[in-house]
Parts: sequence; C-alpha cells; structure tokens
Amino acid sequence: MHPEQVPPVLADALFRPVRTGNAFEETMERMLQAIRLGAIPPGGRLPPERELSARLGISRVTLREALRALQESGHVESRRGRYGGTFVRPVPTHRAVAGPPPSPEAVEDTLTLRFVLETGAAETAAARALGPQVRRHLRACLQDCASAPPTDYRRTDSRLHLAIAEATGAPSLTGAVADVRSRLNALLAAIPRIPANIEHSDAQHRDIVNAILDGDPPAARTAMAEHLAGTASLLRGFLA
Amino acid sequence: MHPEQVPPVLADALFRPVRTGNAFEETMERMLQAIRLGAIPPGGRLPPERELSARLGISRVTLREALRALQESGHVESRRGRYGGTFVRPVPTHRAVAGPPPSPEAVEDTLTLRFVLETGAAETAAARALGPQVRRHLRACLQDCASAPPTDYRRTDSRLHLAIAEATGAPSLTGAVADVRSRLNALLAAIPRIPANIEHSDAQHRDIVNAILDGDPPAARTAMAEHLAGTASLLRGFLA
DNA sequence: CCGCATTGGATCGCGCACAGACCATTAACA
DNA sequence: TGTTAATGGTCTGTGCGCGATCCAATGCGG
Repeated sequence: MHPEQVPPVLADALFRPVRTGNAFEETMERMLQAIRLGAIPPGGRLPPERELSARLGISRVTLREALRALQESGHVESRRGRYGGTFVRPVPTHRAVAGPPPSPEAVEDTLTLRFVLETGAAETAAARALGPQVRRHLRACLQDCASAPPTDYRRTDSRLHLAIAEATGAPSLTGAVADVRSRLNALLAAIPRIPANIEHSDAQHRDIVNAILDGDPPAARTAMAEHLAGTASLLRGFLA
Repeated sequence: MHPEQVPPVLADALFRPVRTGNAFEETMERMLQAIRLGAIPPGGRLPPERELSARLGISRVTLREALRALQESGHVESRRGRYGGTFVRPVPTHRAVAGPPPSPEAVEDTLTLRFVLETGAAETAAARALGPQVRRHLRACLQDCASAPPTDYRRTDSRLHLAIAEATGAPSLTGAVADVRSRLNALLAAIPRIPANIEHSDAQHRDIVNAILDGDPPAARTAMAEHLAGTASLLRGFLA
C-alpha cells in the first residue's frame, strides 16, 4: 500500500509547531523584541500592565512574570503609583548569550525571507501616498541612524527598517518584518565583530528613504536590495 | 509628564496577541488549512497521530480532539489497525460558514502582504537552480490546475502557488505564503460568485511557471504581479 | 494638605493542555 | 493461518496559565 504523501517541504511549513514554547517564553521574546528593535526607546514607558496583557492576549499574571524576569536582567524598571509604570532602562547589561551556532540552512532561510519582506515593504511604501507625519517619521529615523553612536547603531538601524515597514500601512507586513528582523539580529549576535561599513550603510539608507519619499517603487526596491546584500554576504561569510 | 510613546502602528505589530485562541482552535485551523490548500489531496493520508502531534508541538489528546471535530464535520475519516490512519474525504460537505464581512482595512492588509510574499517567492524561485524533481512538481501542479474541474479550482490553484513557494527552498517563506493564502481563501469565501476568468488565470499561471523554469527572476515577478492583480481588484470591488 | 485616580503587587480557585502508559484493531507477510 | 508491527482509541494524574479580586504606593488637582 502506498497512500499519497504530502511533499516534505510543504509538510514542514504546514505542520510546523502550533505554539513555540510556553506563554511566558513567548512573552519574554516579544518584550525583548520591542526593546531591542528600539520600538520603546531607552527611558520610554511600556503600556500599563492591564492594557499590555490585554493586547498580548495573555493574563496579567503571566505578563508580570515576564516583566519580573526583564527587571532582574536589567532591561526594565518599574515604579508604582499613578504616573508610574514600567520603563526601559538605558543600555542594559548586555551580556552576550552564547548559544549554539545557527545552521547554514537556517541562515539562508532567514536571509531569503528577509529579502522578500523588506524589498517588498520598501516598494510598497514607495507606492503609497504618505502623509506628512509618516514622512517626518521616516526622516527622523534616518537622521537618528546616521548620527547614532556605534553602540546604538543596531537599535536605530532596526528602528529605521521598522519605520519603512510601518509606512506600508499593513500591520501584518510590519509584524512579519519585525519578526524576521529579530531573527536577523539573533544571527548578527553570533558574529564576532561587525566591520565598519556603517558609513556605506548610511548612504544606502538615504537612497532608500529618498526613493520612498519620491514615490519611486522600483528605485526603492533596488536600493533596499543593494542594502540587504551587504548584511547577507557578511552573514553568509561567517555562518554559511 | 509625557513619557515617550511607541508609535501606534508599530505597537499594533509588536504587541499583537501572543497566542491566537487555544491550542484546539489553532490546530483545527492548521488542519483545515492543509486540507483546503490541497496539501493533502482528497483520499490522501495524514501522518500518524503520534508523529503529527509531535510536529505540531501539541499533545496527542489535543490533536485527537481536533481530528474528531474534523471527522464529525465530514472532512476526514479514520481507520484503525496497521496501514490505517486518518484520510481526507473527497469533497466534504461544503457548508459555507457565513461570518461577519471583513473590514476594508483587513482586506487591504491581506492583499498587501500577499503581493509582497508571492511576487517575492516567484522571483526567488526563479533565481534558484531547481532540481529535476522540483521542476516536475511545478509542471504537474500547473497541469492539475489547468485540467481541474471548477469545483477543484480553488484547491489546485492554491496547490500551485504553494509549489512555487516551496521551490524557494525557504521553509519560513513557504509557511508565510501558506498563511496568507489561507487568509485570502477566507476572503474569497465571502464573495458570492467567482467570475469565469479561469482561462485567463491558466495562461498567467503558465507564464509564471515558465519564467521560473527559465530562471528569469524579473519576468517571474512581473508575471506573478499581473496574476495577483486580478484577484486583488476582484476582492477590492466586492469588499473594499 | 487632603482626596483620589492610576498604577504596580499579590493571592486563590478553576480549567485546559500535557505526558505517558495501556488497550483494541487491522492488514501485510512469512 | 498465525504472527506482528503499526495505528487509532482511552484513561489518569500533573502543572501551567487564566480570571478575578484585593492591597499598596504615589503624584496631581483641589
């Protein structure tokens, strides 16, 4: 007997895990993502626990467990009372967690998804009529990125890329870009030292943002593709 | 006092729900996805419960609850004993569940993400050196799609698009395409009747597959973009 | 200086999901 | 024709996450 089988690659995609880890771990990951991607800047305040737990779809108890862990790891700080809240601490103790090196397949997978999502986001953003507020935000992120000290580069860089995704106006796309960006940052953390191609990056960032602001989708896509190629070959060199 | 706030769009993306629904519902969704997307053809056999529950990262009890529900809804059928298993029933009782009409924002969100993912997948697939097996699979899906009766069109169409995503070799991208495709099918289900532009679609499918097999990324992207435009304007017309 | 709205902090009972073991059934194969 | 391996079917105890409710602190407005 030979029942029809589902192709292996498709099976991996469709029958992938329903839930990755428990609620606590998922929540930790999400909060760290928000902090590391610079969505909540140092000194910034997180939404109140009741609101945040509702947004994340988890109980307040579970959220508080995660926040407590983040507190102990030095990422956030809590203050009680009205006008209190949970605040992101500036430059937390950056202890590099040395995990197992990622497999070449995982690297290629992440880079492929990233390329598709981010070039697509740039193109889509350029095709939209952007409001003045969004345009200002893009320029501000670009400026932050260019003038940031090397220690903040990773964060401001993520912030800019996220801003581009936001400019598409599609929440799903923004979320997908945020996720793949987190995966990318995890890969970059496994690299010993980052070469000083920051100036080069800044110029590329400017090209991308200009193309988007000018409403030139093909140029935005091309500029983004060139920008991503740098990081991609860097990662492939170290990890693949 | 005015603590720095996180931009609303980004907050929606980052603080989106950690887990959508309970494990049972998630599992149901996943299994229905596999069936409706045609990954498991009618008559095909699902992996054994033990293996499937392990893949999905859930307990066998929970998986069985979902399978039982699918059994009662007529989607699958179980047989005990060696060489038994759970099989997809041909053409289950297609009772259309009339939910609330999707919001225009949700439609636009889905269409945007779909455009980015699927054009990106086509381009990526065309840029790869495809093995003979993959090439055969693509051609087979194209053929199925062209020769399928109207009742099977949705399924074979999904199957072809999934095959293209598979051809990228990136599991994450394949999973993302499968997800957005499910969302799209949900939207299409809300439309009263599908116009008879199937022949047109078949020609476009051929163009896409040919461009991929010829290794012409720009042509693949363009062909896919044209193909998606049809469905997009259809949905926008009905729902936006 | 007082009152109060707002926020973090803490506790208790409930229900779902899990892990593991065991039972029942079936078709290929020797 | 018996054996056997693989599969669906069932049961029980355990732990995590949830909902709800209350407590504690704190700074602004009167």
